[in-house]
Amino acid sequence: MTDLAQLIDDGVVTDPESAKGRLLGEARKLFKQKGFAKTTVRDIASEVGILSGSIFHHFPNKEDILRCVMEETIFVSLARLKSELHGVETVEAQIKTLIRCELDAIYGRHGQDFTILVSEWRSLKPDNQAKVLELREVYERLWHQVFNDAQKQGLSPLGGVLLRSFVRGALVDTINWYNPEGELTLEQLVDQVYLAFFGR
Amino acid sequence: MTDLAQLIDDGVVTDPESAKGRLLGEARKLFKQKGFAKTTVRDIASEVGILSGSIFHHFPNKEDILRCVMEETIFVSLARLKSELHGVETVEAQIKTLIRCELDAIYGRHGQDFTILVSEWRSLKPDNQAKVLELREVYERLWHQVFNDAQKQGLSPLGGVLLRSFVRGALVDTINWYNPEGELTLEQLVDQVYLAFFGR
DNA sequence: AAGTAAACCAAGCGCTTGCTTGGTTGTCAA
DNA sequence: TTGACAACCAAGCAAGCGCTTGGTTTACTT
Repeated sequence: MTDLAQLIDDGVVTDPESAKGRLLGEARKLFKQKGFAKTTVRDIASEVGILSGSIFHHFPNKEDILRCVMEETIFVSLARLKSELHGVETVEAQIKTLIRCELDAIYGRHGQDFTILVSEWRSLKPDNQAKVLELREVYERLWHQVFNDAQKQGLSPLGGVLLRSFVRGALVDTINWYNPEGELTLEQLVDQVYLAFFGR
Repeated sequence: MTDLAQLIDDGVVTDPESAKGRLLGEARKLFKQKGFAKTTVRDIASEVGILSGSIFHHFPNKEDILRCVMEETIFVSLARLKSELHGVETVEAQIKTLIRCELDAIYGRHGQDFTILVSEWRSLKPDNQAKVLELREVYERLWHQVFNDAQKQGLSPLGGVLLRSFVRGALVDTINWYNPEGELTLEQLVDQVYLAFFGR
């Protein structure tokens, strides 16, 4: 059983075959394309093939759809990251795994779409931000641990928290210039990011 | 005469004392606070002390306000950067100047507010994006030149364009975690960014 | 066959939005 | 004094928004 299937089974992630799951999927797609504010509940509904009012049978309000999308993104990313990290020994390989997984998430290779977490953060009210943040910090701590090890080994002069902040910014911003179908492959991009921060 | 005053005199930047200039100033403030989509023309108007309809005596539509805000941001940032860069000899000092100026711009120390350029990019339609992009590329080229010099001197293994992309991401993203009133001063942040990418 | 509950429809309410229109005021040059 | 023009007001239109309501369909259980 895959990690994703396990998450669905645990009820942590909504089954994408179900009505609610299909709504989340289309919502995520539209939020990425047009942004949260410019995506209407009518857009989402028509993409799934129901009327706009019917959405509120599944969600209490529009913002809650975004919250669910974000939380599932983190759940899936976290599960995948832990799985990919399993058995990786050297810090260098661990770092590259972290970078690769986050880029995969940013470019939606496994249906997560990390970008929304950053670009639509302000669309959430404080109470929803707090809920999502709690999850995010679990994810961030994984990075901090590996990067702290990297500092101990002299791979970077910076501490884990600060370095993670810089790397996250660099990775998230690739969405504004990097083209996955272009000359630079994603694996080459991983290497370049590693070089930029740890290379010599 | 200061650089800014010169720009106003040249008609490139709108006089902030004028009606149009006050509108741009308040618009910039609100766009930063709440985002473009959630800022209404009524918000902007009431902040200046006029009625919402009167805005359209100065601007053809709402999106054009954003375009003007962005273009002025680049004009001011570019002028300041050139001025600060004047007479700086070593590449290391040039890099730190670039970083410092951009952070200043991000945190609105001179009324520019760089963040809007990134966070509200998608709020512009393609034709307006193209206009702003033309200006931005002048600004970016300054970075590329300095970073290419840095590579030649062995300060980084990466080329100027790619390295600039990573640094921009890292800097812009600071808005999501860095607090200018906190323990880490802005000048210390400059040093840490330098260390992260060029340190050893 | 009857009962139940989830999923959805049909219609529209109440509100906000960007923007328009036609008229009024203030300023300054001729 | 008059004319011209920029700056603004007062009122509101048309469209779109999130969301509600009451009723219908569908699937499944007993």
